[in-house]
Amino acid sequence: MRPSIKQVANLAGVSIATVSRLLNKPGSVSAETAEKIHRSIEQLGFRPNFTGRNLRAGSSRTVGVVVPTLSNTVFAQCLQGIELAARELDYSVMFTTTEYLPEDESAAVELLLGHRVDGVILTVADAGANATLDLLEREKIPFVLTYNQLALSSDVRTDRLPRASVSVDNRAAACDAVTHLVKLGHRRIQMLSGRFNASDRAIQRYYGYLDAMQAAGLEPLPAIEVERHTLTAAADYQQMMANPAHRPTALFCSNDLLAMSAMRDLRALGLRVPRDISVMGFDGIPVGGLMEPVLASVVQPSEQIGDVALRTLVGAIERGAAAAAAGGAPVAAARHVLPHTVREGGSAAPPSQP
Amino acid sequence: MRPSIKQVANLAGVSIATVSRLLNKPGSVSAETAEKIHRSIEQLGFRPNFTGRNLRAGSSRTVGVVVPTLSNTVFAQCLQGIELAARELDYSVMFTTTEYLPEDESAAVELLLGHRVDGVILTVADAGANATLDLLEREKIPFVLTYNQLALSSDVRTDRLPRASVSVDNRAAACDAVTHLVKLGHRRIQMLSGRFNASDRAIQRYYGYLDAMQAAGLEPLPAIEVERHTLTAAADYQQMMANPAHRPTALFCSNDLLAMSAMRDLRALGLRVPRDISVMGFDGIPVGGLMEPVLASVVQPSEQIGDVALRTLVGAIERGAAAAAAGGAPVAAARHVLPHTVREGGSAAPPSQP
DNA sequence: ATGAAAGCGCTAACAA
DNA sequence: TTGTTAGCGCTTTCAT
Repeated sequence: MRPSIKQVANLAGVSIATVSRLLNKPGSVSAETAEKIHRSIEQLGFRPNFTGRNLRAGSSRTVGVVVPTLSNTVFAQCLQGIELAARELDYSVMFTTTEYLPEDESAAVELLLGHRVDGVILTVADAGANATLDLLEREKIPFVLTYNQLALSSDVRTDRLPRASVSVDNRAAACDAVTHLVKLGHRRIQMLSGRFNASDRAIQRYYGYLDAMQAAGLEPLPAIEVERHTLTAAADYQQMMANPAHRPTALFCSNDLLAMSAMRDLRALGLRVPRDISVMGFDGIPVGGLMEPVLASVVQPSEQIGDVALRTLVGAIERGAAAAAAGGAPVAAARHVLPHTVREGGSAAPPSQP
Repeated sequence: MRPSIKQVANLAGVSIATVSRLLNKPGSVSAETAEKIHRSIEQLGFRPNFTGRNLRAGSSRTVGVVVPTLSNTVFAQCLQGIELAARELDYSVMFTTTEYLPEDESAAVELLLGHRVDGVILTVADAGANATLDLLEREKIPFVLTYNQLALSSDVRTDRLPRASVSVDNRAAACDAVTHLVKLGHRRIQMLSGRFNASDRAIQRYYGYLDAMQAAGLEPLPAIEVERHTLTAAADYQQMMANPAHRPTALFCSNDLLAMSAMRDLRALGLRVPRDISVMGFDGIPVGGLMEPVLASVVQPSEQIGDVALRTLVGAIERGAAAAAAGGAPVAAARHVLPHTVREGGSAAPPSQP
């Protein structure tokens, strides 16, 4: 077993309380005892055991993070932002993945709660009706949603506090993207989307697509939902692409990975981007900017989303602790909507036959 | 405060020991008490507090992970592999980043040790001489290196146990990549590399480049080291590219992100890949396969690296615990070398002027 | 300025 | 099968 505060105290010839005090508020101990203790710490290679501290203090200075996957750069960047901010604020990060399985969300959170994390940052499939969030709320564990954007309509139950979230305005962002395509002269625009039941963002983005199409007086098409980046399996998609008469002049994809996969598939079909068809993505992942043509997309600031989420969460944790101490009431949560930008790129150009 | 084992015991009318027993080995408690206790647990919404358990047991079922960054897909995939395997084995993951700063490595590990993680998986700048690894060894905390590949020469000190690592054979893989370029007919091949002092892999890969060049009887060139993907800053690179007489016919890059950045820069200079110059990367990140031309690269199985690393680590942790119980000696660590494959791609083609 | 002692939630002897 | 009890490492009154 590693040296404990006790061994340090023994070696220094003081009580464990004094050692503890030195560790916490160094001002409250005399210079010479401090000196002695420091020497003992050095000599023993003592390192405070957070487990003991946490048990006693009832807080762990650790936050839990739950994201669907790390295979999508977007979430990796977000986690990166979280970690950087956490380190700055002296918090640690415990991390889990759900593989887009809603049923794994609660298990993930349960595990984190077992570790007594002080708060949780998560991206869930559907933030509207979500048992995991209800659990968190019931247990009064502060949490912040990332990417999930609470539809206002889901807050009709006014008995409930608004939930904290950090995201872009997915609907408006998608609308901007499609509007960009419209401005380029496209009239037949097809949306390709990840499964709606795995991502409420995808639904919001489809609404944005509808908004833009309607605003332009164009006929919206039903979205084609595809499994994670395997377009070859989508029969309706294949069919649509095979027939030049039905083929859209532009594709709007609910995320960049999908857009890039689509471009690959289009090439396999002998179609060229943007000459034969334009493609626009969503997310603005960095590699999109390295391609030729550059992938047109809506850029969301993923790392910043992580950063803001963490700071918001820590704010809530520390306010919560203060409130608990003061016997106060919980505080209203903030809905952060970060700005998005449209990245124009060579993959979206005017249609060849207007 | 959340309900503890004590409240459960009270409500069920049994002692806390019985509750604990039910939680740990359910067989050792009678069916009816089990029933009563389960009801109480349900009713109170009790969830065992790992902090208490860990403090008592001296182990946390948590592993620490330290990677340079999550901006590079390679590490994100690796972390993904770690998390998946950890979840399967019922371990949790605490995660940190070093931003490629060697001086942050020890701070990161210190923090993890404070949390009493049972073991650590890390990718360090230089595994050959690394104070952090020495610390881990001194503290007898099991650890596994990922991507870092221990040069055999660094193990001359036979008094020390070999360290555990999971990686591809970077040198051989780079050699294969360059050999591929040679076979295509290239004779003037330039290596572009990340900073050697931030990555011992980069050095190994340069050795691989030298091996291939020498084997082919070609004159190797000094590597051009560049800061993370900002080739525009590399004066020697700019100069070399400006002059067609000095320009290499192929570029071998120490990682895919660098290769993709290079391709973008080449386009900006008016050069076309692969017509004017071939480019080959290292890592085999998935997006490389979606580009046009497909990025030729050496594929390393990042997610599998994470998976193997975690399983190796857990093996060491549990063997270590068993050995400690039996008073045995530490076990020799394994050096896992996973297979790599060369991905041929349109970015590497025969030179136009042989 | 320092020490003594209680207790955070849990497990593991040891008793019964 | 069940209960009693000590104690993991630490913080925090309450004394001194």
